[in-house]
Amino acid sequence: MPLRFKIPINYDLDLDSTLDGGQSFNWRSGNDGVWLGLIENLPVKLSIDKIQSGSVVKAEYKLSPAQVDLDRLKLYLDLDTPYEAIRNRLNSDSNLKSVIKSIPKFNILNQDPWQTLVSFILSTQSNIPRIKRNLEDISIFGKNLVTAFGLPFYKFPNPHELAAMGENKLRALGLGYRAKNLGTVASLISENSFNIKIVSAMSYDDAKQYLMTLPGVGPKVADCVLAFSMGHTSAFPVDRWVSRGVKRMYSSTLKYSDPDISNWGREKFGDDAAYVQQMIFYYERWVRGRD
DNA sequence: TCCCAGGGGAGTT
DNA sequence: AACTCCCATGGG
Repeated sequence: MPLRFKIPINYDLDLDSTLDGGQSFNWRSGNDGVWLGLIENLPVKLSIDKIQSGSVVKAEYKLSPAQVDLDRLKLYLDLDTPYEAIRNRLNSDSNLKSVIKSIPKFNILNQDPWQTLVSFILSTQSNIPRIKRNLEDISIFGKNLVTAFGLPFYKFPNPHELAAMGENKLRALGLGYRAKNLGTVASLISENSFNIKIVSAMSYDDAKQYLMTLPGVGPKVADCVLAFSMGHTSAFPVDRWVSRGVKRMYSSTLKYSDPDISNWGREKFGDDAAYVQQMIFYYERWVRGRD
């Protein structure tokens, strides 16, 4: 018995760029703007209807009502944040105004911290198709299969399960040098040497410092985890695309290091920093493309 | 073949 | 603090 929800919101929301725009790597698109994935390990089918006053988010589960956490779905998609007000605010910046005009209207996700940490540990010196494949291979190797909508879904391994795979198996899956960091991080968390459950409640500075004690987690990976799974919208993750975009739009002559640009973004945009960062990333990566 | 990919970390100056 | 180099690997 399918369980269907319709959630109206008073702004436009584009699912393609939200679920497949570099924040998340585990959604697959079906036909007609339909997306299939797991939220809290529950298979769900998502789509959007445009209406006069904004959008209607449609979600379908193959579950009993007791199993579904509608609030978690709304938090995952960040539906209660006033995105129209954010965009209006940022339009006062002439650089951002032209960016906003040419990119889809996406939200910033609140994903599972553990899965997001793994995703961005795997992202270093990699590319989005490969990150997706690595995560899928890890999930398939975990062998925790559920079937919904006539399709297989592999639940993401928990820290204990991932630690049990071991560095050698992870390396055999094609993770490269990242296998060592990931294996170590999984072990640290599964044996309670690192408590990822408390990070969400920490301040930005404390959480970032704590995350960066993990191998394979530097300032950029930590900022992505903070922004895309812990609601720290004051984070400003800087990769080569964001670095390139900021330099091009705001200071073509001066040269800044990545940490300099991250601090600049945090000071300039405050609690809008993560939104701005993702806008610049999306624009630079997919609209403007390579030089 | 060379270059790049949502970087991090160790070593050197 | 800033600057190299290397870490594996697949794809263009």
